[in-house]
Amino acid sequence: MSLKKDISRNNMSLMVLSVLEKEDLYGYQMIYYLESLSSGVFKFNEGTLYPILHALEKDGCVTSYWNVIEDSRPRKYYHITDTGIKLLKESKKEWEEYVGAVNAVLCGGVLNAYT
Amino acid sequence: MSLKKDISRNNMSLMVLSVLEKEDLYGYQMIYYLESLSSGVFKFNEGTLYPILHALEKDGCVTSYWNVIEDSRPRKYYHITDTGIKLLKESKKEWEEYVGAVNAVLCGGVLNAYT
DNA sequence: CAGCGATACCTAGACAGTCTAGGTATATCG
DNA sequence: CGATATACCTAGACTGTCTAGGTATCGCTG
Repeated sequence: MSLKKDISRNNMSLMVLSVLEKEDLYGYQMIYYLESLSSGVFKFNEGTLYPILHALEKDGCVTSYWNVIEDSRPRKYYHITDTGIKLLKESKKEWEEYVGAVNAVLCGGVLNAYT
Repeated sequence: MSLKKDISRNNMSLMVLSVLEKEDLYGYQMIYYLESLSSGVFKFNEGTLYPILHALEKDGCVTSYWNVIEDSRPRKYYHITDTGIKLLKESKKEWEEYVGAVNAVLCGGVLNAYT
């Protein structure tokens, strides 16, 4: 394949950043939101999400903080950084370019002679 | 992630079947077409394409035949089967569903309260 | 108040699709 | 004749996601 950076294989990060752009969320909540926003098409599981959050944090795209409310389980909230917002914008653009390209192939105009 | 069958990670097959729907092609030609149709966004390489073609053949989605023209290199053409056309249709539908879901997340409406 | 299910976090290892980097062989052009 | 482009192929690496496990707390029910 080889887009500059294959967006089709990096979609979870994109979607995670996208929901975090609106508000700080904790892991379990993101899973719920992503499933809800996609009308149940996506069914993310924790084993996928947490490593991604940790990677995003390591890359400086998000920061995290524990929100401890008494009489409640502590929750680890994630907050998107400027770096993360920048990455999100770039990724969105790449996603659109990618979708456009796939659709161009699928709808496929006339094939120019090759040989 | 987990769509029924994660289309985002199976796009090459989809696109290969798509170009084959129009006419029989040989491997090298597909690479050219896919790059051309996508306006250069995709840059498939042979190492990816050939295994996919072999897999599609094994699954009965395409058949192949050598086209030997004198004074020319023999070329292995691929022809899409009814099974392949059926798979293509299903995959296209899944692709559309997938794109719709990602876009829904990216454009993201209001998040319903969770907690 | 003991037990259990839901919530909430985490990780190691498996799996699958793609890429890298190699290989072979023939046609064409300088 | 040698170099380059065409045309096919494969083994092994890489990477993103999934599976399947783990821990701990909260709230409900018997």
